[in-house]
Amino acid sequence: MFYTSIYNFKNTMKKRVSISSQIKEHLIQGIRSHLFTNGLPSENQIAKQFNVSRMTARKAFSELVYDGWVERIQGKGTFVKTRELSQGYFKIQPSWKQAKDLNVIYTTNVLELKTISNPPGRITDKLNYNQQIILVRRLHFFDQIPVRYEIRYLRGDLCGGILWENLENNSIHELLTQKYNLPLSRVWQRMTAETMPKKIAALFNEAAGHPVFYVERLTYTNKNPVTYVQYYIRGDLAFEDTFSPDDENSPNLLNLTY
Amino acid sequence: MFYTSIYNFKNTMKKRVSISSQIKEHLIQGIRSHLFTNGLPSENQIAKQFNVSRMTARKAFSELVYDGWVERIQGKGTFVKTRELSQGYFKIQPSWKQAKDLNVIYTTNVLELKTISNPPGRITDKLNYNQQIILVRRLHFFDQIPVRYEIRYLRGDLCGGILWENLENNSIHELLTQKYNLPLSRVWQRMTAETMPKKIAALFNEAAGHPVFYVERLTYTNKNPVTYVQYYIRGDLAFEDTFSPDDENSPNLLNLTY
DNA sequence: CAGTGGTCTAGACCACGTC
DNA sequence: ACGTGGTCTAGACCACTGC
Repeated sequence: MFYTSIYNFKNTMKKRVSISSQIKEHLIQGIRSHLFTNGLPSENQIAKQFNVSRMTARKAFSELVYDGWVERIQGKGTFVKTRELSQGYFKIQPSWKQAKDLNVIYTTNVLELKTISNPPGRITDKLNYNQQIILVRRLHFFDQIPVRYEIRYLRGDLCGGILWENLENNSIHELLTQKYNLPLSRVWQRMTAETMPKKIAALFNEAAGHPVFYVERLTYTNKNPVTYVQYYIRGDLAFEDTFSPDDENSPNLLNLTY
Repeated sequence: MFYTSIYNFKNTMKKRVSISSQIKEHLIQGIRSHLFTNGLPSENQIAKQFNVSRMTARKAFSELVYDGWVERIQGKGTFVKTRELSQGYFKIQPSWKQAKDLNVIYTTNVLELKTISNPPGRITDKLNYNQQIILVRRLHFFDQIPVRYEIRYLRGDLCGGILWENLENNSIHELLTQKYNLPLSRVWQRMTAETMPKKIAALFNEAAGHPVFYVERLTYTNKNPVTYVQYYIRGDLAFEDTFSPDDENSPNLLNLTY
């Protein structure tokens, strides 16, 4: 019964469909239809029902877990995930990537690159370190227009070599993760909308009071903070995104909301 | 050799570690050490090397794929994923959820709820529909302070019943997905930083010129637009997030950047 | 205790890419 | 033809839950 109906249906499409993904679709139907409110059938039940081995049924369940539909509880069963927490994601891309997407020419200007002798307390607190701290100030341009101003502090003990790198043509992210062997393990970040103070506005060739995104980010490797960065991003440089299920880099649609 | 060394190491930790996840860790080490630049060993090779069945080795590979480390190409092999596209995500949560996180009291005020006779062209274009369009204007409060102003247009043909719902105590997202059976299938959204025009500022009890986040979002079910919403969010109501590997709702860390 | 999910085995056949 | 990943089988033992 199952095979014929689903199989015929699926065969009208070009792509060959595996049994496990047919089972997955079947289960999603059930979830959508508000069945399974007391839990999904067990893996063994589904295996028998569709006359497949348990590993095949289990694969369907696993994908439901990865896609965020259900959660498994050992010894109890598999249950529909209720969390409608749901949110819309905005991604802050590196400037060069955003430039590529917008098809504009990307350039960077290093305004300052030096070791700080007496770093302010709020920085040493954030980096949990109060000796050699490196300061980098860069201005990023799209088609010669300044769009992002970056103030970055780095822990000199972890990546002091940054002082001798060319930071106009190299990504700091890539240098840290690859050359300095500092895998990124945690991120804290925060964004507010602000109006430009005079000094910042001057860099952007705008009058004070223009809107900007203000982003702070603290990034860790193995629980050690490595770099703290502040971004001022033109308010009219929009964050724009589309999320659809076919889009492989999309966050899970179940996490989004109307 | 592998067993003893890794096993002893892992045994110092409390959690029991499966063979496949040991293999996974081993492969991650290799990736981090810049081996595998010409591709990972094949699943069969790894299975032999660790004296396990191919399914076990394959499970380790699968998790690397899910975690974004590698990609598999049928007939060719498994390769380290180069895309350093990487970005930081900000999530726009529904107001009630954000209030819960901040531990403040959340209330909503419906300022307007009606069918529009002659909707503006930019709205009908977005919703791809020019007849009965429903307008909802709401103001969301945290501890009696207005924090988010929402202007929403909905397609009356798909969810006309919204007109008779209590929108001060119900989530529009939940109504649409559950009661009106409109599963969310696609999202387009865009955010800029703006300064408040006079009318908006009045709602927030601020002077014009204060910074706000301005968000537009168009949401679809099955390629049909369902609702278009504009949000004005106080600029000082920060978007703040922490991402770490242990955090189950986090986006993949490989998608983040220094 | 029975039933659940978590892991693993030792095979098998298929689709795809390379030579 | 050969090696790769993609799928699947028919078992097995384990850890956990609930009765």
